[in-house]
Amino acid sequence: MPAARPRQAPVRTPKQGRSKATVAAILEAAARILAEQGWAGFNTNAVAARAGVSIGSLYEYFPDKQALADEIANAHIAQGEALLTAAAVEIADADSAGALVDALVQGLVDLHRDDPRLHRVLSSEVPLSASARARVEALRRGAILFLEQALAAHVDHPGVAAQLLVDTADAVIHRWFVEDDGTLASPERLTQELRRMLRAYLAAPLSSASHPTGSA
Amino acid sequence: MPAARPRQAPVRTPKQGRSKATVAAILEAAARILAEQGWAGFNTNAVAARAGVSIGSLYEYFPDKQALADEIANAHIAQGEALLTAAAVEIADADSAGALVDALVQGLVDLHRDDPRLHRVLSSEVPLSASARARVEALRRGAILFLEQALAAHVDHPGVAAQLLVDTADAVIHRWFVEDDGTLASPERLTQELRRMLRAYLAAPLSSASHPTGSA
Amino acid sequence: MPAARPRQAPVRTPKQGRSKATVAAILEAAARILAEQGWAGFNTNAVAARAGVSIGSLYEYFPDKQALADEIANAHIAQGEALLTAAAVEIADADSAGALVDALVQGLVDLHRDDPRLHRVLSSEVPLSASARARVEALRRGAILFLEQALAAHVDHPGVAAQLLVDTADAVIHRWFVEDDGTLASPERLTQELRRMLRAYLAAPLSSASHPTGSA
Amino acid sequence: MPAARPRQAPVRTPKQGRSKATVAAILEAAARILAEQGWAGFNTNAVAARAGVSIGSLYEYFPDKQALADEIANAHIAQGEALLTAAAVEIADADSAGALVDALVQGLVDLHRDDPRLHRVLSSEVPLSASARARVEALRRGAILFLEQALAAHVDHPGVAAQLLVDTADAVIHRWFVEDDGTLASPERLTQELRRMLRAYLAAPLSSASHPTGSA
DNA sequence: GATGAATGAGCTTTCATTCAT
DNA sequence: CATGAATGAAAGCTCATTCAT
Repeated sequence: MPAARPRQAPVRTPKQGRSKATVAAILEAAARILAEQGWAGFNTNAVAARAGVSIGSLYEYFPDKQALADEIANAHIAQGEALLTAAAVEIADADSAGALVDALVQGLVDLHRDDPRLHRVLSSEVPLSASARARVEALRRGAILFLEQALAAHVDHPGVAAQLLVDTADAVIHRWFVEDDGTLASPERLTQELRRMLRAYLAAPLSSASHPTGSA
Repeated sequence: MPAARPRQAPVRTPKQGRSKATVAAILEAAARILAEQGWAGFNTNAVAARAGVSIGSLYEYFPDKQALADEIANAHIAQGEALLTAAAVEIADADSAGALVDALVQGLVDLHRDDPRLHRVLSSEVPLSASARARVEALRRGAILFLEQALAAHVDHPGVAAQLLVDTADAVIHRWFVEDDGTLASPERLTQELRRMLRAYLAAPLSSASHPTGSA
Repeated sequence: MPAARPRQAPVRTPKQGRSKATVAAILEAAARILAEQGWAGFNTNAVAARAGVSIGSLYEYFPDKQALADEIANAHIAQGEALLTAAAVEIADADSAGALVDALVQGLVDLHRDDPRLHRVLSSEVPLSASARARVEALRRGAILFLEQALAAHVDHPGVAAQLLVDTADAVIHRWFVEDDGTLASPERLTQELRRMLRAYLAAPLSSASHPTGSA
Repeated sequence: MPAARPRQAPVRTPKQGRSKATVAAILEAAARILAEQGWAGFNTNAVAARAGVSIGSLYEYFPDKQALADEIANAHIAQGEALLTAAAVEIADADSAGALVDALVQGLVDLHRDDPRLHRVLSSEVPLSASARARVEALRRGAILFLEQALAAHVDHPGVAAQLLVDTADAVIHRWFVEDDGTLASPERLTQELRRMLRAYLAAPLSSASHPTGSA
């Protein structure tokens, strides 16, 4: 990363149609390269070339490489927000703990099925900006808080339960659908079993269970 | 005229005390830099400088940057293998599903508590060698297969159950202890609840539940 | 994180005047350094500096150091091909063995008089690419085969005679004009005597001479 | 080529048997590497390793890499001197121009048959010291002057003839036996023809031939 | 004398970024 | 606004040479 870093403000917000198309082409090319080659293969010259745009134009719209990555991350996060918002409607409508689990799991599966390669790269390789990280975290918290409301009627300590449900479903679905170590049981079969587990948890009576030695 | 050319025999294996200390210093510095700055900040000059060693010495013992990363990954994986082997003894001795879950969860917590920053970088940023990846995958499979045996007495389809348990516990513990988004419920509280969930799952009667719409 | 990684598309072919001048400056500087300092002193930083160009520009047009050397070698070989093609016309027109010898010798002298220092370095120090080597060899064979036709009318075994003539003239002229040990007889005087020798050979009756002990 | 260059004088001349053996091992290894990998693969660490000697010991006997190369060159040149001295006896005994040519050619063939790979590397890739170059040149001049005496009885301008004979025979034999482009006529067949040519030259009447257009 | 660990100047190559046109 | 040639800091790696043991 050579030459100065005054960070003026070239980020001309695209207003005309032509600019919009250029920006879109750049973002598309950048997302494709990120998904296919990972962060290591992500370089501005390659992005510009793939977008069919000069490197100068790229810098006309993005002040630096990081800004480009941030924009892609933001767009991806926005999609996640939309999907989870949709799932929230389902969850709010759920008339049973089972339906609620199904809606949650389905929402997260949808979330991870959209461009899993890009998802993987964004979630592990790309150095996200603080604001992007905050936005992801806010989404998670929103989901947890929302679920907490829905769980209030079903369990005793809905806050912890909500976090357990969201984190568990998200983490394992991420692993099965995005990391894809392949082999062993199929993601679909595992997802089905995941739902069983989450339902069993919600249905379980309050154990006196902080004692690790307690029996099931 | 440096650079290129096949090579004749790098990686001089440390024979005497002095070299051993050098190698140790290099590995230590490399692990620290990896943990603190991530893969992006991991460069051979920085490692050598931090180890208080010349760049030439580094290349005396490691043929290239990747080999250095590999060695650190391998050492880390070896620790993981040791910890899980110890947990396996506990699991084998478990006289109930609850005890089994406790042993599994505890083993994974121990695994993730050891140098979590390095763990995070190794598991997401560092491009692991094929053999390191294979070794991690083998460890996971070993754990699943081993747990499958232990579960045979308790559940119906122990293979899927074993994978669900291992992947779930590993994924959420990784998130809580390593990713550390902070706030909300504490890792300890969540881990306790995780155990409750896993026990509930193992105790649950066989639902006729392959139908996602089925209620709990 | 430089070094390594497949590459996407170096060697931007010069499209505009500016780049053409840059490429020319690089090639010129490279040839000069090669001629003056030999392969040992030929490094990309020195070439770029001498060309008055940044190191980055050099790599904009040449994927690596070897490609730069190859280009110089190819240009030099192309000149050689042109000169020998011209000599071939003379040879074809020759109405006597003497005229033929004169044309051959003159062609080779011309060939070695063009930038003899560069010629020397290219022919002995530079590790030529396989294709460059093949091209040189093809040129030599072409010359021999062509001369074989021309000699068919004058000698008994024109194939061997042609190779002897071409290799002899080339080797000694190379030594006198390129290696330039200086002193003793002058290249010009020697070349004259060389012509005498080649003519005498072509005029010589077929000796029963496969016996090394035969007297002249 | 890093670190200083005070050039003290560590060249401890080997006196004891052990040292002699060490020096011999180093020279042998160095010559082998030079012959097999060329100057590019010739590095002091590799030489020491191949000689089964520590790098420190190598520098005990040779002040630097160049000195090592010089010693090998000198040994090789000494062999050449011996072979040509032997040939000189034959030449002095020759009772005809033909016998003389045969002795000259045979001497040069012998010279080039001894370790041709090393010969090639020494004569083209290795940057010889000025003294080594002078020694080679002296050998050539000696050969020419000696031959001049022998030719005085046979030709008109023995100086030029001697140089033509020596340079021609040396250059083409070098090409055929050392450069070995392979294919076409065999070195042996060509050598036979070479003798024919040299004899024809010596037998040729004095042409009025400084005029290139003169016929044979 | 011997050893071999250590050194670091120097070389190749990459890629984010600038700016003249 | 667009272009793309040019830049150069930075990183990977080599190998001749030194010197403490």
